[in-house]
Amino acid sequence: MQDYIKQLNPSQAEAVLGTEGPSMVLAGAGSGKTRVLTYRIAHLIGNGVSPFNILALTFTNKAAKEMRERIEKILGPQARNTWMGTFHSVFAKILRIEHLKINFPADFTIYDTVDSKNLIKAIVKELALDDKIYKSGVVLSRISTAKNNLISAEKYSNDEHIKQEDKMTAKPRMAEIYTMYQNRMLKSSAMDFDDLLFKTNILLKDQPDVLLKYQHMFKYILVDEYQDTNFSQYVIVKRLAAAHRNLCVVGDDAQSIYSFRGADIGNILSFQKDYPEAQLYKLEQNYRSSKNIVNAANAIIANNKDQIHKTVWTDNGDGEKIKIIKTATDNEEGSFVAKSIFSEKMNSQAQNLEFAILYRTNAQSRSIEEALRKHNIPYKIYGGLSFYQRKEIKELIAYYRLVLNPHDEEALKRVINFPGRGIGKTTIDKVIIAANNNETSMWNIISSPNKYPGIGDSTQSKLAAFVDMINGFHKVIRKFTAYDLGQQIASASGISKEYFTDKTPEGVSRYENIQELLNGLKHFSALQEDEHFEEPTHTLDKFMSDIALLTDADNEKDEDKDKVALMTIHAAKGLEFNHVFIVGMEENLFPSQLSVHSRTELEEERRLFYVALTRAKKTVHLTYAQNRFRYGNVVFSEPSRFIAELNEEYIEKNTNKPVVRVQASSSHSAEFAAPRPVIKSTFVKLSSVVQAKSSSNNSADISEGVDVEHMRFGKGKVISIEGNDANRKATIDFEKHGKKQLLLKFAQLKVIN
DNA sequence: CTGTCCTCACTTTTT
DNA sequence: GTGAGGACAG
Repeated sequence: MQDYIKQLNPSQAEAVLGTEGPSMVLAGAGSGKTRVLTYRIAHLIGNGVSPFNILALTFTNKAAKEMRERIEKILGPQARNTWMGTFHSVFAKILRIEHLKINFPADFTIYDTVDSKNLIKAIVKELALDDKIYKSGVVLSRISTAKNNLISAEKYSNDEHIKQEDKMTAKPRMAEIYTMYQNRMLKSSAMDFDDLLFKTNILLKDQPDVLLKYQHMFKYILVDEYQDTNFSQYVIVKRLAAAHRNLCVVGDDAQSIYSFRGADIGNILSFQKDYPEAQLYKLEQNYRSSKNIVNAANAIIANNKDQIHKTVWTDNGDGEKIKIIKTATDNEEGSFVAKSIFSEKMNSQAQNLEFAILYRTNAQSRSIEEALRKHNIPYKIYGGLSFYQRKEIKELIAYYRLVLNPHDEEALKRVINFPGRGIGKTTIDKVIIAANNNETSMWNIISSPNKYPGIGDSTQSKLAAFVDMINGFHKVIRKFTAYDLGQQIASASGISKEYFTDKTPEGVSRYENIQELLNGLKHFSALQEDEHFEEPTHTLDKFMSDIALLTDADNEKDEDKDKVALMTIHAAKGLEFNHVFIVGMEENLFPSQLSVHSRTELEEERRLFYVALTRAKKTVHLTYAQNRFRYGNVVFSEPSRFIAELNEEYIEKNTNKPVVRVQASSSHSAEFAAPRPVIKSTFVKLSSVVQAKSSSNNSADISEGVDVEHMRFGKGKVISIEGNDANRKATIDFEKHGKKQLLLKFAQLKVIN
């Protein structure tokens, strides 16, 4: 039983064994944090604590799943009974159990961000406000911030300070929108992500018996990634832990990268103030990365002011230096990465899954993907548009949501006329107005439209047919398995047919996605315990109960295993790879241009870079492109300031051969801002062609005041020239296209007299 | 009420 | 380059 303790270093062992009372584990990157968490839980259960009395909270489903699997490996199936999951999923579960106490039906809908934004758009429109000022995203994040700080709509409306703030940002009617938003959510029996936490707080605050019940239940509470908790989560944890005080939080302030969504690094910084008797454990030995990587990462994070002191070190070898590669364009950056992966695979028999390509924004994946495809390197993109966010999936899911909860307004609006059934905008607007006037849901209006004036007879019968269909399914939710019912809904609604008849490649793919969702339902339904034949156990409501909280990362398939991973740095947190490429190391991209004006935001970007570096076990490549496609045209960029922050002794600058060779091919696209270069048959041939071309225009002739002609922009005059050699850049005022900046080495300019 | 064309905003990160 | 949403005609 005590075996596993031997697998731990002294500070890890202490952190595992100190189970009683509050404790904080500060875990440097790669220091075996997950190991400590899982062993701690295993240790608790091993010493007689019931799994039902343990609550372990994480931020992603993936982290929860991984922890569960690791505990199961140590202890066997009894580990399954631990309360383990994301904040959102655990408390959604509790809210469904306690729904009567908060006046919600048990099968309330969870709105995702898109639903929330749509609702806000609708409200802004109804209030006849300017949607350029009250942008849905901005309004939602304002509401979200309020909720995460436990400020209700009522409190918000009565707060003078907030009122002033909203006046300053020219949004004096924010409070009104917030209030209407909550009313509509209530009428729709819906909650957004923040509500799940907010309502949990209300529940625990206003219902002492409920609080007592869960305090008693959760004798031991563990929180992973504590540095990423927001105020709302912080208070929930504090309340639940108040009785037993067996609270263990694990985190690393240097890896706090979610302050933009309300995470408060202060929660971890002030833990010892909240729990003066708290034990502090520091895990400082890094087992993951080479010395070069660990030291470089330390040097980076040392530039930040806000941090808890901690010395991460490693026994591992020096390893290779961090390589820094400059390329001319983003396409070339992609080729460089693909070629490096290819040659590394050749040289060291590395598998695809040992590589990760990390970037700041999802939009950067394109050029990388293209290059990987060209080199036949299998890859998988993590994040981005998730399966559940695809149009066709959202539509089918909306039908399911509506069947479970007909008051779900966003679901109703999405499908009431899809596939088309002649219920148009005019009718929908009338229904919305009637619903608002009568303080009720849209569903209640269309259920008896004859009570409300202005809706014609033929429309009424169309509405009745729709209502009957949904009602019909609603009555039999628990009579069929999720698959049987889901299948019937897909065909009766016309969704299946709609996409089946669409034979465009897009339509075919949408149809396949529908089938995939139905397959998921089938798998789910197959879990049916066959001893009880009479009643299906795996019904649609069960399937749907947490689908809004799922993301793609949660159901990885086997065939995706040996693939190069492409993801944002945020998505890479908690993962590790032998070889890491961090691409787009450019000013205004990483750090993001939105962050460079404030110190705290810049520090968060720096922590993000720290996270990226520390994902690597063996090698790190940093690449940056001088020209990059953004918003459809080429922009010039400077290398990221973070590169300059890297200590010389850990790095190796490298503008090596592959770079020069590729330059020619990408210069092609860079200048014409036209379709990406089609992949060519013979690489060498093309580059020689382009080089020949560029040598024919003698850029040395170009100087200030000279008239020039450009293939695409036509005639113009050179205003100024800056930079030298390969980086000479000219500002040219074109007759038809105005001023443009062009790199002379790419621009094919002809001097005219 | 439906379909098409055009404009424009988008690119921070996620439960 | 892309996708969503609005304007307008049929």
